[in-house]
Amino acid sequence: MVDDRKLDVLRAIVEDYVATEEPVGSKALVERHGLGVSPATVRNDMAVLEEEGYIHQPHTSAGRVPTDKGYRLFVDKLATLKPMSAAERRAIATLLDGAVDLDDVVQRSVRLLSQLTRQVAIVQYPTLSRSTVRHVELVALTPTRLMLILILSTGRVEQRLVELDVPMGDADLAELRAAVNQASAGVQIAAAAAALGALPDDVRPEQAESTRAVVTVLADAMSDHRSDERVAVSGTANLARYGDFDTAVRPLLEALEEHVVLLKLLGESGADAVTVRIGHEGPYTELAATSVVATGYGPLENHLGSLGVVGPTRMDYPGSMAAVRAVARYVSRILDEGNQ
Amino acid sequence: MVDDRKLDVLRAIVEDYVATEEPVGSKALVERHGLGVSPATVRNDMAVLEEEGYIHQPHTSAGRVPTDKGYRLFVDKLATLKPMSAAERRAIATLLDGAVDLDDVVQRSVRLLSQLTRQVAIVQYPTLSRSTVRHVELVALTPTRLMLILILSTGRVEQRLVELDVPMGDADLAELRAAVNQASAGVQIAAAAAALGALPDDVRPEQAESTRAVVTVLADAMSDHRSDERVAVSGTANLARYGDFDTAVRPLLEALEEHVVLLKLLGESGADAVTVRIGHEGPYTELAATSVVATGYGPLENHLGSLGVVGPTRMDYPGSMAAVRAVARYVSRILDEGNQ
DNA sequence: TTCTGGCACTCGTTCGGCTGGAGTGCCAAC
DNA sequence: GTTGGCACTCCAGCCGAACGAGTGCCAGAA
Repeated sequence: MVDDRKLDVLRAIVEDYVATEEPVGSKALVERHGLGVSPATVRNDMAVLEEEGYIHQPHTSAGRVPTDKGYRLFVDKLATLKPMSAAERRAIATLLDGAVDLDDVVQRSVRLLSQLTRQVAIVQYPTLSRSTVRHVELVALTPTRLMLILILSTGRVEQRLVELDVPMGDADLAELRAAVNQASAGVQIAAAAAALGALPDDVRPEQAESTRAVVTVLADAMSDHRSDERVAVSGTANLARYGDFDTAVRPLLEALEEHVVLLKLLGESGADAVTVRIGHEGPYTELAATSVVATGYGPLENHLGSLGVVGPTRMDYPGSMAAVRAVARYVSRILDEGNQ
Repeated sequence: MVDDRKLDVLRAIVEDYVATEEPVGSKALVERHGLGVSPATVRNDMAVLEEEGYIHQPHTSAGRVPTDKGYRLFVDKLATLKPMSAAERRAIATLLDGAVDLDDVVQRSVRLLSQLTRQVAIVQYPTLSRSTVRHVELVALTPTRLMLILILSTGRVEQRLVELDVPMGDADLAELRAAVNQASAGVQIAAAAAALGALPDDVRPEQAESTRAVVTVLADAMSDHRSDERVAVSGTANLARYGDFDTAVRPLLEALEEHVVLLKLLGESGADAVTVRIGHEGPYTELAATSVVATGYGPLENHLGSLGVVGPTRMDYPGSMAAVRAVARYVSRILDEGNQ
């Protein structure tokens, strides 16, 4: 049976272990936290907690270390998010408000998050797939060479070059531009790509070929999900604080190189819930020693991407969760403003 | 006096030490390389090399380790670049040819370079300051809201939003677009920013205010050297191979977070020469244990940026130099093609 | 029933001393 | 100038003892 005091003991063990990185014993525990009972009592509680699988003893005469299951209970029942200090809130606001474009928002966020948590931070670039087309611009660099510029509702801009077989005059270009925007502006990109397909049939035959070329490239750019896989990473130097190089740091460093892996780690976090994945709960056995604290961002009904921090299971969960949530909220707000 | 055989001995020491990470003794040396002399002779040579400061003995009864000065001599006199294998050349070509835009070129390059050298690779994004304006596009999102799109010769695209106090009609917009392009197309961005300043005086008074707003933002975007400081980094996981965490890995990880530091490390490498900076030769005392192999890229007369690898002084210089040079050449060629 | 103090026990860590071996410097001989 | 021999140095690794933090259990108190 796990009563309130045992939970207190678990909380104390987690907090101490996170702070010191050393197994914590009964005596040190009652000294550092005012538990109001004797070490012997705590020992009894510890024996029960160990039996239940929440803590673990590296060897017979050592203190206790939380297990993944112990961290899980800690996070679910015990962790009250540390509120951000006023100074931290101000720092977040001023830093992110200074961003000039989308890339800048992402880069500032990831940096900020790693500094706040002193962990490795990851921010996924806003996904294209749920955004709508704001505008398509066609620029004639030469009569047979067009630059296509695709502006999306998230603020992302994609550009592509198209070579035409037949030169295109200004009037034709204006007509094509109007037609393309007519078909796609305000539409989600997947639908827009489809809608564009019908265009070449509606224009004069002599321009059909050029239109087809333009439409093909545009549709390609719209269904190009490369940027869905883009992530920004910051704070790798924070890994240096952790001992245990081979089991904890090296696999994580390797994972950080693989953006696909990172995206899977971030997972499909709900927009308003901070999810915590502890050690073996994650999809990669090599990362059994690392935890992920993540959440989605974007307007409530429209999940644009995820952000979070990764670190050893032995991490400051309340602090990380609070920081992740705070940054996600600010990012959502800023993206929403830029989009109104 | 340092004769040919002593240079051979130095070369052998460097090669063995790089391969094994352990001080190398006289006996192992003659066995592994066919030096054709006895260990005693090698010992005599080593004594001289040590006196001259090219190698160093960690303690009395240990083998020898090259000093920074030793590596320097090795690089200057002894290192013949390892030619890239045909397979490697092909890999470079196919990988980089598949890039769809500028960001993609940079990201593929940095990844490639880190894989080729198994080191940490750094690629600076092409600097804006030497590029010219290819085209400026103005898009009316609403009558009082313009999106400015600045297309540069390197393929970089910058976008900015401008709010107008007075609505602008299509005709006025076309006129402004023409005027802006007239003033800036083909001109280096610094000069273009200056040229734009005179524009508001030349338009009808009722549009002067809007023109001023547009011009201000454009000039700002042109003189915004943020992207000059952007770098891509890849291969940090390769650091895991090195022991010596505190002296070598940690400071480097920290430096990798600071892009300004990285740029200083890459330095102003000439476009056609691979420069090598060994240990203490660099500007940062904390990075005394790391070396940098870098070069510039871009068309011959026009240095666009630098790329290179960083790693411990104990690195494979010939291999790294060859890879850096090869990648820089391919990148230059690709940027040149996209620009013709 | 629950908590507490006491006590014997376990076991990892630390430290000193020892040894083996790799490597050196020097010297005499070739 | 090169070589083989030899005495010397000193690090790395191993072993055993002492140490101490921490435990489990038990009998007695609340």
